[in-house]
Amino acid sequence: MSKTRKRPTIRDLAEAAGTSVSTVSFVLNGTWQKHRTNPETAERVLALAAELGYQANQRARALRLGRSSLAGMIIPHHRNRFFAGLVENFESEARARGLVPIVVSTQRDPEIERQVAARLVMQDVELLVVAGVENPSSINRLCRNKGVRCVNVDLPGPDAFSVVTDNFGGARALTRRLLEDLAPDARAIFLGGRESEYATDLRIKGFLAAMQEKNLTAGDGDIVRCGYSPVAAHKALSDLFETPGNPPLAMLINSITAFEGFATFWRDRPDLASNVRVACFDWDPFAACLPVKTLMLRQDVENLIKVCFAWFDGEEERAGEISVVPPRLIIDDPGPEYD
Amino acid sequence: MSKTRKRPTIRDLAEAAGTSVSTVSFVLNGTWQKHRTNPETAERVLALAAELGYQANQRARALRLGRSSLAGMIIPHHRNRFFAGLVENFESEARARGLVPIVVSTQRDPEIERQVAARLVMQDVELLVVAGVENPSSINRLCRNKGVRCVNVDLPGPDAFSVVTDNFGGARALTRRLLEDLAPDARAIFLGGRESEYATDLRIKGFLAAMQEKNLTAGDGDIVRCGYSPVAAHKALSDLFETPGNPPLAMLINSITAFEGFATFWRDRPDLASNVRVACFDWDPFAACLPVKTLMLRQDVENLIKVCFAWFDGEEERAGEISVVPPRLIIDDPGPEYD
DNA sequence: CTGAAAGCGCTTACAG
DNA sequence: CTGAAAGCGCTTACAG
Repeated sequence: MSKTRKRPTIRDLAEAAGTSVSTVSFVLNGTWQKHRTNPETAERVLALAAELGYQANQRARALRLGRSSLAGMIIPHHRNRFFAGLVENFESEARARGLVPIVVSTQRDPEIERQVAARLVMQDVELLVVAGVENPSSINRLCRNKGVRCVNVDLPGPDAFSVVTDNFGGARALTRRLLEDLAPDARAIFLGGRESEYATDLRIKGFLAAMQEKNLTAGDGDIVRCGYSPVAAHKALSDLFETPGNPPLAMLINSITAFEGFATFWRDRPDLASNVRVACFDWDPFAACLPVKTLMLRQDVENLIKVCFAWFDGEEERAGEISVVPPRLIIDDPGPEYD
Repeated sequence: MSKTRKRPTIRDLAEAAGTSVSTVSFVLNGTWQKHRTNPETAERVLALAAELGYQANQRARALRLGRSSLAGMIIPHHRNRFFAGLVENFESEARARGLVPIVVSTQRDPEIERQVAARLVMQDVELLVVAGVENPSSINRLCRNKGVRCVNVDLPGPDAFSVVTDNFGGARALTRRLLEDLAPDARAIFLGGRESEYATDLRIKGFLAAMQEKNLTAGDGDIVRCGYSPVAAHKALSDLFETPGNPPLAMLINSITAFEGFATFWRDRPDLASNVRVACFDWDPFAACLPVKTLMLRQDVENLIKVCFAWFDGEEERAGEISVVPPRLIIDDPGPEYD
């Protein structure tokens, strides 16, 4: 068992086939017809390549050709269906173009974001999709300096093309449904997200717009930007519901992670949480099974990624432009069939 | 705005610094002391590198050095916490070693598995972690031929080192708890997984061992290998509970995706499903919030990956060896704090 | 202390 | 129709 026997190179093939490196290269790249190579030679080379299990060294090829065949993606983490969906679609689109997908997560740590972006750029990825980072602009600019094509998902900036979910429209549609049969003076709140965040800001605007339509106004403390963590959301809910007074009867929850906080709160205090109507700007199959009236929204990950690659396939820069993709409301969707 | 200006090379640096390519290389690699380079020169080079934003071309470096700085991982998909956890730990261990992580999913499609493995090998990944494929051996052998170090997760084979969860022990522990207060003649079933699958087989053995301890036996139709899809599990449950006779009072569910089928069944037919006790060989935060008495098990993704890298760091082959990592039972675990 | 040179494995313009 | 040669951007043994 010759362990780790050295891989055959193009030179080995040439020697074995009794021809030149150039000719082998032509054959392997399918350009031999153009070079009027003897078909017999071509056949011999191909057979030998198969026999020896020849695989071209991608780094040598990339070095010579000046491209890497790598496509990078940056996400905060893998723990929810939104990012999982983005990743899976990214992978398949990249593969369809002969690119190897490299997906890295940052845990929303700006330091890791920086480091990871630099590393992907060092690898000369031919495309970088950026989703859910602190500040896309610094990454966008890094890419521009190094000649890497970069696109932002759901987080626009002036320095790159961006594709976003219709956050305003989605939140408004969710809120409309949420308020449909509610008493006219019922309290409704918005929960989750951080200060001055693009998507959150728009979702709040959509929430308020739908409130407006019903002549409702959001009071102090009705917009609860408690962050994304389940624990923080749980705590915010404890505060809201355990304080005597006017508990909310409806809420729009800003993300599936914040919704997780609601789920644990509901489990712990069904007495307090069972009467509230809930809508969530995201979808999860288990969350959809909780016995609380929950309206969910599924971002259209497939189209989000499709638009990224359409931009990539076209050669235009379009920095600062934003392409908006509508999300879908989930009422009782069984979800796709999979393993 | 000079778009895509060519990146500076080591030669550019050498010219700008008025020194040779060799010296620049020494300086950049921190080996200049060893070569007794003039400290002033070193400083000049470093300053220039920073100023020009020099980044070494990783492909050239890799070609010369014969290594890629890439670490690959193959998983079926990203849609549950088990794989998400494996991925996140893989990424951070890889990063800690200066490797760029490349994670690709296959949707459990053998054709994609083959293609993806071949591509990673072509990229000369220095390590390949294989989790949840149809047949690891063909990938293991491919890697061995090409000199790529390859390790299997939860799916052992004779052709590589493997690290697995204690499937037998975990299933037995879950089943023991499941049966604790159950009537002596109650029916308990096992749900999910496929025929002749390593992990499933062991979990069934664990299930049966715990049954044995209580002098219970599993009858025909009590081991339901309906696959992993939520829809299939849902259907299997319909058949089980809607058939008149002896509905199960307890079940061990083989994976979180099959559990998803239980969740939807429970939502649709709470009358039938609410009395059953459930344990699941996997964990999900929302699933843990369902108002059904559910006992969950969390595989120790952190240690699973740690063992992979420990093997990688050591240089031994250890083909065919199996390292067993115990899982943890989740009774009421809030999970880690995160965004 | 410094630099010229070989070579990693490819691709392709160029000369025959 | 075929092959020798240059060159992609690095690293490092070697000669001075």
